[in-house]
Amino acid sequence: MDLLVQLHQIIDQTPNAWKDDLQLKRNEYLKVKGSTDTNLYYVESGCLRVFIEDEFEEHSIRFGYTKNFIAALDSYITEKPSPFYIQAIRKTELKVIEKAAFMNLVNSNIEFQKLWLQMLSGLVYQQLEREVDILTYSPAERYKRVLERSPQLFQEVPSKYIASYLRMTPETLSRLKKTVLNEL
Amino acid sequence: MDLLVQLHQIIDQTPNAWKDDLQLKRNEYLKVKGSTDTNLYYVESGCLRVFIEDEFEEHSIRFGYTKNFIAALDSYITEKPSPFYIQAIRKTELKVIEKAAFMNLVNSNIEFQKLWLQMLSGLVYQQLEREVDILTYSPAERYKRVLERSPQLFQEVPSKYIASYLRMTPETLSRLKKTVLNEL
DNA sequence: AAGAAATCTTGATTTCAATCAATTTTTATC
DNA sequence: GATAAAAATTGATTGAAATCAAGATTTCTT
Repeated sequence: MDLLVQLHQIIDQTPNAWKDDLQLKRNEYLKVKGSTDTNLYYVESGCLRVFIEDEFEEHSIRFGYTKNFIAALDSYITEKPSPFYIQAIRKTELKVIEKAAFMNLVNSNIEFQKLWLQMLSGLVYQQLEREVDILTYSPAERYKRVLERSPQLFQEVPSKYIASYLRMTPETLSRLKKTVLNEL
Repeated sequence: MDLLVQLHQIIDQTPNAWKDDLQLKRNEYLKVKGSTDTNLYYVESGCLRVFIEDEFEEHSIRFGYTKNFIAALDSYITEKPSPFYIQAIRKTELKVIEKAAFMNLVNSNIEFQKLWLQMLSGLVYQQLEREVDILTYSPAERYKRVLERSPQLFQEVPSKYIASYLRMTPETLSRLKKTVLNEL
């Protein structure tokens, strides 16, 4: 069975593990820069984005899709303030579990611990893939790869955020869409 | 005490945990693309680089310094062939532990397990930092950041590999060195 | 449903880093 | 230590994506 489904089930079966339910409106912030957030969020419905801003613009780092977990990973790991924002892309429902509660589960439940180790390894692997993508491929290739691997992205997320995730301007992405279409 | 030191000590104290000692000459390969390698390596002395190649060039992903662990992380995690190379930058001595032996330790020693979880979290955090670096900063800023955070890099690693790690050509890095010097 | 606002697309121009090319410096090898 | 080979630097030119600018389309809001 799917890793995420199993993690979610075990938390569900543990009384008081979920701390909270949250409803976010479109564009509402779950976290802003400078705050410490050691919660882990489960996206019941909707979609979120994690981003960081510099002097000039925003850089989308990761998206939180329905039925997935999302967190401000740096803050979750270090338990310190972090520069990330988390924002709802549209109306979103979340369940919240605190790091402490999550870690209690990890330490008390061998099965859960294995799942958590798998999830962490998976994260490292994903990050490595993303690093290679950003380093190795041209904008056109990055676009094609994400189109293949995460077609849902284009359903759920506005182009401007996708462009930022792919490290290019919306104009460049727009042009790529056209040229890649013509190649088919 | 330092995480890596602790991990190393526990392995050292476990009979037959280390599978092997290896000596690599300058430019010798520890792993080439297409191979599966689920070993974890401890760098006794010397320095290694992990890289991936595309049609045109090589892209340095990570360096293995003295007294650190290094692995072909994707292959280690998936236990499948991976596109990465690992190469000695200069004469290097390694100790080898197999994934199975390492995981036995993780599963039999609570203390070790905690350290491993910490190390995995640390990896996720590092990868995230690197992602932000690559996405957010200009070549000049990327150079300055790595100069601040890993000055040892410039002692241990030839410029051409650093350039590739920083996602720029050796020419660009060379020019940056001069301009950044002039700013001081 | 109408109007406003945001987003996306398309075109023209600019810019920064890559490429190409030559020289100097460093490192390796005999 | 001399010679060869590799790496680093420096300069000139090119090119791909960013920026600037305008219009078209989509989507929010009332």
